[in-house]
Amino acid sequence: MREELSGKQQQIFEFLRTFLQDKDYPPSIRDIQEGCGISSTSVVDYNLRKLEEKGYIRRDREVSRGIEILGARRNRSRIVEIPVLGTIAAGQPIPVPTSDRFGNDSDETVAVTEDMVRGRANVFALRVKGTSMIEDLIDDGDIVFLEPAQSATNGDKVAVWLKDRGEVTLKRYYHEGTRVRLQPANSTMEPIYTAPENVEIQGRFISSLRPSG
Amino acid sequence: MREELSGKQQQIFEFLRTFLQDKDYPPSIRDIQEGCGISSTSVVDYNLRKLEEKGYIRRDREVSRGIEILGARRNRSRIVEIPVLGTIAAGQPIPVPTSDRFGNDSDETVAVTEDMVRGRANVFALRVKGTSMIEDLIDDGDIVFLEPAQSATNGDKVAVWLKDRGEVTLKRYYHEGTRVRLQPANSTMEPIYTAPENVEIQGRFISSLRPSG
DNA sequence: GCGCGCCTCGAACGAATGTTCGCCGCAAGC
DNA sequence: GCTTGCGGCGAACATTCGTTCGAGGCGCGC
Repeated sequence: MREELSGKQQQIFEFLRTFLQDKDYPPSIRDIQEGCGISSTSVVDYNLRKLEEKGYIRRDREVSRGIEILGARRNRSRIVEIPVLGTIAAGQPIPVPTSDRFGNDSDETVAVTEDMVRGRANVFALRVKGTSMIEDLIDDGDIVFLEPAQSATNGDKVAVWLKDRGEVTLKRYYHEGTRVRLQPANSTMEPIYTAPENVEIQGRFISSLRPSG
Repeated sequence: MREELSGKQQQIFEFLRTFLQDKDYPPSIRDIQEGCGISSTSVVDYNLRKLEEKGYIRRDREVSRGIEILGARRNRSRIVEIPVLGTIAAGQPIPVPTSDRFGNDSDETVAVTEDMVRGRANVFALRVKGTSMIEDLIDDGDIVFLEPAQSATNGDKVAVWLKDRGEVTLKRYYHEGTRVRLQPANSTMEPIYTAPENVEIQGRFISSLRPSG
């Protein structure tokens, strides 16, 4: 349990939060002073120290505006931006994640909490077209998160590139003897059987997200 | 289309982004200088001006560290924090959204892009227990977003409070003559029939999210 | 009353930070 | 060869910002 805050401390903390929300940088002490109608910077400093003692914020000395809000919200769930590289299961090849190229603003991103992609690196996202994975709770229009992978174990949901068809699709993967079965999670659809040489795994399914319509 | 960036400008812009990601405040000009291995602050300033001209960032003069990244990522999808108020369909009553009480760190939040809850106000979230809505692609452990509502039209997915049982559950709602049918989206489960007076609608389903395991 | 802790005040100081200015190198165009 | 424009350099300079310090108010226990 965290210690109680005095009225002024609560006010300052609240101001901090809304300021951070609006602008994209923290307020200076004098910003806080004005914003909270306090008559001296030292009062702000004093209460900021209190807030730091009590574990509500972290201050970076020798850095102006070096205030971070600790609190549940920011620690428990950091935000990561995942590039949405295209659409899957509609027949087009997907471009590979172009490492770090930026300034290319044609690519969209979605922001999600870190726990959607916990621990993984280079996660990317694709928009799903079609209902072939409906029984795995992946619907048309959903966004799926994938991590780059070259291999899969049986039952994994993977994005695979079918060389002969020149297309990418999201399916469950089963290696069965000399062939590979790509199993849709939709009882009205038939699996695809093909040779292992014909499939190239692009990524492994992590999680999905359904934007509200 | 945005103007091209020189190598140095791209480097600075990239540095800006990663810095913002790590810390919660923007870098100073001297931070950028060091981080990019530039030998003079004026070079940084020069290129920052270029970046601003070209529409990549916005600078707040008379404010140190007053740099905001414009760009697709931040504009297209703002981030909102949704309080997770509890669990649904496990029998407990849910607490109502306690407006703005803060400093109460027992409540968890999830951060999602604005488009998960587009336009709605006072959205809250609940963790789903059970698979009664599996055919609507809502699984055990999912988080559902709801907006406060007192009424529903037939077929809506709503969180309802059953007065006689003293519990809250997530179901599809059908008003049928003198009774209400609460229909699970799971063919192995039976609907609940009850009197309209016995149900109190708590919220209307907006969207769901499945945290990665 | 007196001391003590908690908080506030106002002013100053010094560090951190943003901005300006003169100078230089280089490549393109004349 | 000369000019012009783009980038870069380093050193001031000006401002913003964080911190400190002495002083004082207020409530509480003695």
